[in-house]
Amino acid sequence: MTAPGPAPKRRRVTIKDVAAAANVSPMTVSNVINGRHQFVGEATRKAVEKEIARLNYRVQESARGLRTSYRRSVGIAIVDETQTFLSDHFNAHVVAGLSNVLSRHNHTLLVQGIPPQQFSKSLVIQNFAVDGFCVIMSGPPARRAEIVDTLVRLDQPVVLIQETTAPRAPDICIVRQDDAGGGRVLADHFAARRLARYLVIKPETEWPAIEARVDGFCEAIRRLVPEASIDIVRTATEDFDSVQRSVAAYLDSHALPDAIFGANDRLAIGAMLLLQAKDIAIPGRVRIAGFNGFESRRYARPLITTVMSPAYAIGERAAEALLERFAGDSFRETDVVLPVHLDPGETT
Amino acid sequence: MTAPGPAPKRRRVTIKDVAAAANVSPMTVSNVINGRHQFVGEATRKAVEKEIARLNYRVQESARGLRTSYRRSVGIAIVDETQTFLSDHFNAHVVAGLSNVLSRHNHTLLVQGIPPQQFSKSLVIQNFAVDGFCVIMSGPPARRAEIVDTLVRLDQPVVLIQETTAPRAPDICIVRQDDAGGGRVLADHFAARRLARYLVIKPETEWPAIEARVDGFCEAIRRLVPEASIDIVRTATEDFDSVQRSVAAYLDSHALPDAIFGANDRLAIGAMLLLQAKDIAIPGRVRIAGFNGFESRRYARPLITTVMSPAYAIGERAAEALLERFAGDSFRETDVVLPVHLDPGETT
DNA sequence: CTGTTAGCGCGTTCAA
DNA sequence: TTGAACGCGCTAACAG
Repeated sequence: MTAPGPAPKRRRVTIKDVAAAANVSPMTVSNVINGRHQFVGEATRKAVEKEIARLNYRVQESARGLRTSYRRSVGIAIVDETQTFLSDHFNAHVVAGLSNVLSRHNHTLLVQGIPPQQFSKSLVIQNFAVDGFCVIMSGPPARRAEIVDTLVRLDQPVVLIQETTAPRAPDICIVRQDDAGGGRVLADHFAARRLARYLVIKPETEWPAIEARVDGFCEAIRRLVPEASIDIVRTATEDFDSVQRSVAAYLDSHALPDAIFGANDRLAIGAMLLLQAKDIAIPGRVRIAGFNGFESRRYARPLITTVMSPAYAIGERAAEALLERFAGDSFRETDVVLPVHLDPGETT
Repeated sequence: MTAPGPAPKRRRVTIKDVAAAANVSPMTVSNVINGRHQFVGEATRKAVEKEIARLNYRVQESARGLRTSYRRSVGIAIVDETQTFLSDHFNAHVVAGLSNVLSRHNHTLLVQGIPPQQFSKSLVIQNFAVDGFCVIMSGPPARRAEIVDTLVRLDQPVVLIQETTAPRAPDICIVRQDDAGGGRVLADHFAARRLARYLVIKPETEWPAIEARVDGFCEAIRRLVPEASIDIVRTATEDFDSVQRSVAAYLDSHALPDAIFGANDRLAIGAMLLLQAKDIAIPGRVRIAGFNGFESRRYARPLITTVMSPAYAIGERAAEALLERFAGDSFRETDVVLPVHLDPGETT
């Protein structure tokens, strides 16, 4: 019979326990764990590994982190108004890319979604728990500048996703896609069809990446089709209701355009569904193209022409940049631009 | 001119530095940080807080974690064949719900996607860095059982998402949605329309949640429409090509069913797009319903009837369960089932 | 190749 | 209400 009373508080297995069990010093166990095989004999190594497995030993990251002042971890802060900050496929792909590369290099990823106003008070920022940050910002330029200020004050490596204006700050790296180039590719695609009247749909709130693709598009159209007209419609939010209200209002006072460029697929598809509901043939009467090319695009018919975003690769590159930075003492590149490519659908 | 040589390695500011600057002991700073206001005078508290802000002090989580043996963090392991483990909206919503509740309680979330074979060798599992786990499993029952074994051996609190078979293990809690009930609600919906010939589409690989909704559906149909026939088609993967091949093969040798139930929206929409391409009117000739109700469903027309998944709430509940578990010494509930509800669309 | 010593930054315990 | 001493588990630096 065991004595009554509260269950004994199990102590976790430590490096010392393993050392005792294997009849070696803790240091040797540490050497085995960290793959310093040069310092450990084959036989002792086997013995230690056996004890590690038998005792179910796991490295205590806090102790290791305290000692080495390196936590092998990255935090990703996703600045987003909405609580479902990962429903955006762009964010989801970036996180997946980051996470996978980090895992492969035995680093962990801390994920936190943060409303813009609370950025500086958020946990990942306030406490010291990671070795570097990856940040997906949003909101108007002033808000984004505040965020960058907060980040600079942390004095840790930071990768900014999809920023265009390079902040003049040390230890910051930008990883983004070639949005302007994507806009130009689409302009080429439309211009080859000799279309003259264009409508661009973009969100009210100013996103640097979206500005870039719209600017790239407009400049190229003006260059390629000098006689073209380009109207721009802004939508309050990106949901279908909002898009459709804005486009419907536009159509009330303007003739049907020849082509519509939605600054992302959701905007483009929102417009397409509206036109289809009005029995306007696509691409017969109006051509439509979007931007991003994530999976949900395939749900709408006809398949929309789009520019494919390398979001997953952006996450991978961000992770690689941070890992390199940790290994050295500065980012090797500070502005990484990934190519995009046109994926023609059935709407142009 | 500064002397040449490597930049001096900046030491991070510690609790001691703050204490010195504020002319108090480190203990007092610690009391301020941890909100033990009973032990600190109003004036000293202000002074300390001022120095914390001025010096940009941040708590070193590894030191605190080492001392308290509590890291204030949860790991989510998403077992998935694909590298883009967050493109599934279900996963994305669960992660967001988890993350937000944890943040609100000053806890962090480590995210890792893991291919089924590598589960036990993954970083979050191998190393000791979190206080508990949330796991979204996948794969056949045998593989899932292995994963549960691995988890049990960790001797840490675990929340399993969307499992149906309660593992007889301590310190495990299941959080899931009422899939069987969702299947029944859809059956009611169809049965009220006096439909007799049903086709169910489900993936080849056995997912407990999907089995539950299909079983719930079939049982209810058999009860409500005794003369009904139910055929089942399995698809190798969930992408449109695969779904459409399977359904097309079925239609080659069978008459058109009255109604189709896709075990999730993607399967249902894949089938719908195939029928539409064959000029079969929906819902005129065939009624269709899916399951989940995430955003991309809105891209397909007509809007599909579906059962809404409370995925975000599942993440929230998982976080709450873990936080409660950390505060006490066992899970309060070990099988949490969240309700689902029908969202009628235009396809039934 | 293996062992010893010391200390990373914090919070607990106890004394003042 | 504040301060001093100690140790959490690990690894860098060095000695053997």
